[in-house]
Amino acid sequence: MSRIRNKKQALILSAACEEFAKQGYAGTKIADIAAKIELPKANIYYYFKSKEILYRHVLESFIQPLLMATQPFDQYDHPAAALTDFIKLKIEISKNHPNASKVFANEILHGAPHLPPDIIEKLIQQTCLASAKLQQWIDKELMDDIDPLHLLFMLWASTQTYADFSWQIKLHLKSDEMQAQDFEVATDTLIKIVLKGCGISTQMAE
Amino acid sequence: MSRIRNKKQALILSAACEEFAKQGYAGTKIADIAAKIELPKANIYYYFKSKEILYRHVLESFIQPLLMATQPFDQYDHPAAALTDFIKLKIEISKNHPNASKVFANEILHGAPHLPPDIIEKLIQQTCLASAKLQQWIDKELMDDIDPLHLLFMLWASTQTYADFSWQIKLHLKSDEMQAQDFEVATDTLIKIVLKGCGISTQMAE
DNA sequence: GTCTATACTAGGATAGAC
DNA sequence: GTCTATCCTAGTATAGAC
Repeated sequence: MSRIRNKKQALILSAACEEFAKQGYAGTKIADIAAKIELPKANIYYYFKSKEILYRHVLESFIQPLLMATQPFDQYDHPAAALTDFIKLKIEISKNHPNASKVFANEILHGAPHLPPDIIEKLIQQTCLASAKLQQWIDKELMDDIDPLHLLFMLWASTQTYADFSWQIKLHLKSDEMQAQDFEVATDTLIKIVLKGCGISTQMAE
Repeated sequence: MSRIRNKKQALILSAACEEFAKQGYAGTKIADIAAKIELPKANIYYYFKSKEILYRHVLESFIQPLLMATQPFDQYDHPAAALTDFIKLKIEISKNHPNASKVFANEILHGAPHLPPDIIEKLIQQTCLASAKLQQWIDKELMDDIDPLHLLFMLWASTQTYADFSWQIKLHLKSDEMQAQDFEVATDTLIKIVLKGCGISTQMAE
């Protein structure tokens, strides 16, 4: 297991991620990936047995960041801190992993045909924990009586949209690339609406 | 232009919409569409000159509902009524046109490679009108000073998610199909968060 | 350990039979 | 106006040369 092997695998994975994000699974050709990093097509098959396996690697590389994002729900005992950090983290992910996010979105959009069952299980668990925590806060009257799952759906959608539908975002912001400032405004706007909208006091001690 | 022709075209379009939604553009084979409606493969080519043209028809069939959804911004002079109706309309679209919505989402996800320029132009115009109206309401202090574009991004994302990422929604709601009641809860939750979150009074006359 | 040549199949599209 | 047979390109994958 040479260092060259690891390096080339990483290179292929990175190119594959970009291509799968741009074209989708079916739309991506191994030749496209090979061309992008100036490698012979057959070389890809030398490092990854099949297109399917290469795709799975790309897909799974996004799971860790995704699961990490729910940490604030464990970490904090107040919805203000938890939701603020969760939104920040999720928009950071959209900013830093736009391609992996698109690959994942594409996967979900088509009914998750390539997503391994153990990952699905983990996602369900994380969601249960987060929604249970929200329900606790509702019971303690730290926030309004909002359906926790639908709140989560809203948060996922509004944060991921900055990666997944960036074409549309850029179109309306009239810029070729989203700037750091755009992400800041997105984050601040969302935090503001969500906290106030859920009746969450930003004073930690009441 | 026989009635039979129109009927068959409609049948093909409907099957194509489902397939394109499920598999994406590249992932859909003409044979799949043909098989679904028990028509010989070549027959599809008799009614639609190419896969590309068939896809464009599916895509464009969704533009009208999409543009209609912004009507509340023209129709009402108060953000409470406009945003309430807008959210209702958008979630209705997710409920009634889940497949077309997915096809459109897929298109945007991949940078809109098949979306005709005149449609892009129309979408920009609608967005400008809606965000201008929001800005007016902000200036009149009918709502908080929220960035209008980012508010729109949030609204699009959180309403479309019920069509585009329905796999995920169903997974967490633990049901095979979303029920009418789920859409109602989604609508009510979102309206509640957005109106309160934007500081919009639900009393029309203040 | 890396690249070339090539096998094999799928799928878009068409020509022409009926 | 509808279906069959077929062409042809493109794309996954492999066997084997170097």
